[in-house]
Amino acid sequence: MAKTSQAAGLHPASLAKLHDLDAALELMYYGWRGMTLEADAYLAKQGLSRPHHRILYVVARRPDIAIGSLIEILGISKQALNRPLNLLLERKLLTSKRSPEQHRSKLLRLTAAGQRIEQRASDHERKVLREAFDRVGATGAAAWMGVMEAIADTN
Amino acid sequence: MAKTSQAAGLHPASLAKLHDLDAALELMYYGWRGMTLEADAYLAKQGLSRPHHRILYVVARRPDIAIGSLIEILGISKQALNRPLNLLLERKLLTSKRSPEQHRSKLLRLTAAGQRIEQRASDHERKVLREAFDRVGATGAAAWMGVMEAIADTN
DNA sequence: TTCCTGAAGTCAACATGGTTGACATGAGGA
DNA sequence: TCCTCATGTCAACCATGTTGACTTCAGGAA
Repeated sequence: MAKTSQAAGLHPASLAKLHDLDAALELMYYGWRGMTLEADAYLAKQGLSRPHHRILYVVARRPDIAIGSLIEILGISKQALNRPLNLLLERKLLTSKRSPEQHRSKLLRLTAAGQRIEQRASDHERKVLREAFDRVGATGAAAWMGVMEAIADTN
Repeated sequence: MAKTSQAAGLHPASLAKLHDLDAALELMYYGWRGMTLEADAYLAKQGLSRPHHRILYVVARRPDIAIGSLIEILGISKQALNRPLNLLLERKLLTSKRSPEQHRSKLLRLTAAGQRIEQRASDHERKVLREAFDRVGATGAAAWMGVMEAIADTN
């Protein structure tokens, strides 16, 4: 966590704009950073990082999710999932149990501790969004959502 | 580049929303992905990736930048810069020369080939933004910028 | 002039997070 | 019984970042 470099990186006012959309491009970049910075710092204090949070986030919103579905949603390979997932299980932030009937798949759930960490990390991100939305009002927020949906929809 | 996983990852309609801002959180995530997906695919075809593009992007907008300034803007250590930078120099996408008077620092510039790649990669990203802005009109685009500025400004 | 300092740059070792490939295990259906 | 398929694991590899320890060299101080 190079604290010093962040401030420098966040306002590269010195970059010439070669295209009219360069400002938007950079806003996307620094917006992403702005949203995740505090959350990442919090996670690092817990010895976790972004991929762990992604797992916790999804499992929180899909209790009893199977590993296969988790892989699909996260968009990574099962081998890549393996290490962070095992860490979360070891730390007892997640539990895995096999359901009586569907014995083939493990079902994942957050423990209380896992819920707490997921919530706090996500809260850092939501706080940033909330403050930004507060600054621009409801219509601005709605417009933002519209643009982001269009961007996310590209593929 | 796991092409298959992208589609699955992009529309996790199945995730329950635990908080009112969860939708915005996910939009930021998938928006970032949406913007960078094609650009990253293009870069990968060139044997490059995001950090290389970042370097090319900055140098394009700051010809004759010194390495120290580049480090500062990118927010990474000089050692982390070293490998991708050298690759770009080897590939002759960048040139470095020492100025006659300020002999202490190397000045970086894009070659024609470097300019071409920077432009094409950035064009992929700008295309996504442009299409999204077109969908929502000028006021929507302005609102989006406002929100993103507020988010980027957090730190 | 010589010497020292400090910025710039490089090299080595390491951590992390991702990839593929190969394979083991074990439940459940044909 | 046997095959299939989800799960789990191991190994090798790659890319990107980190820190620490150097080298190099311009330019000021002694």
